[in-house]
Amino acid sequence: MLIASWNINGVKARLDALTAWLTERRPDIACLQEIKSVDEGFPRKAIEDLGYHVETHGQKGFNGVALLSLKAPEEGSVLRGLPGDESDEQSRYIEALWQTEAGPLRVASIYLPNGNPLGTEKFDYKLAWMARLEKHAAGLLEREERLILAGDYNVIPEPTDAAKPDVWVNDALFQPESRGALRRLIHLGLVDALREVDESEAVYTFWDYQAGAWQKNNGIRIDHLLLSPEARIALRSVGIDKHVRGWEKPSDHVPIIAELAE
DNA sequence: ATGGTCGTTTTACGA
Repeated sequence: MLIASWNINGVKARLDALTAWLTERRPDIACLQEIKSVDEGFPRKAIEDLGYHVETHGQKGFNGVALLSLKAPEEGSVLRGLPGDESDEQSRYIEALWQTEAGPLRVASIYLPNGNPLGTEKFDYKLAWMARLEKHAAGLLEREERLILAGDYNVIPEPTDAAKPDVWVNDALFQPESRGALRRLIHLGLVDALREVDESEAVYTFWDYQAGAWQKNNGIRIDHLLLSPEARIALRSVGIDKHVRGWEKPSDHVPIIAELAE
């Protein structure tokens, strides 16, 4: 089965690309980020017409995440919002559990805070959010299920994950604190699936709209699929749908996708 | 050599 994640940068602006991609790929579960829509504004019918179940956690204008799936998640299993701070009003996390022939599979769609500019409350919020994610992930891992934490982490893990690492040194995406927090999360026992791709070729997931970044392949790898050991054992292949970045009206991110044994 | 983008809460801001 195919589990995918894609920061679509606005579901209304990206509806044609989203339906084209869903039709082409038919992922069993698709995690979306930056839907930039309230739940009522999500183009639910166009997605349901393709055979997908839709679960959203939106907000007005910014952020917003969703889970699309060919089969409905288990009743009552959908979790909206990252636990750990009742005062956090930003919609950046949705999680659900599916029962499959191979047993339970839990998937989360994550839109981690950008954190720029440095030295502001935005960077503090990013690090606090990452600490909450680590705590929540530790609890999930205790379940010993197949678990995929998928999404836009807004963290460049290593210098090799950027075409021009030097231009990111003063950016929240590449700070030692951000990278350290991601490492701590992974060290709970998760595998960065895209890292397992042949390292002879750099894999990026985001190319800025500005300065011809796409044409120059000036990209960064910030979208990640983090797998529990149980999910890692089932992993058959992983990759990116790079061609989608070359479509009309593209998102600045491309879909990332993992194939699991059934 | 230089300037160059999107999406939305649209003439401001977040990314």
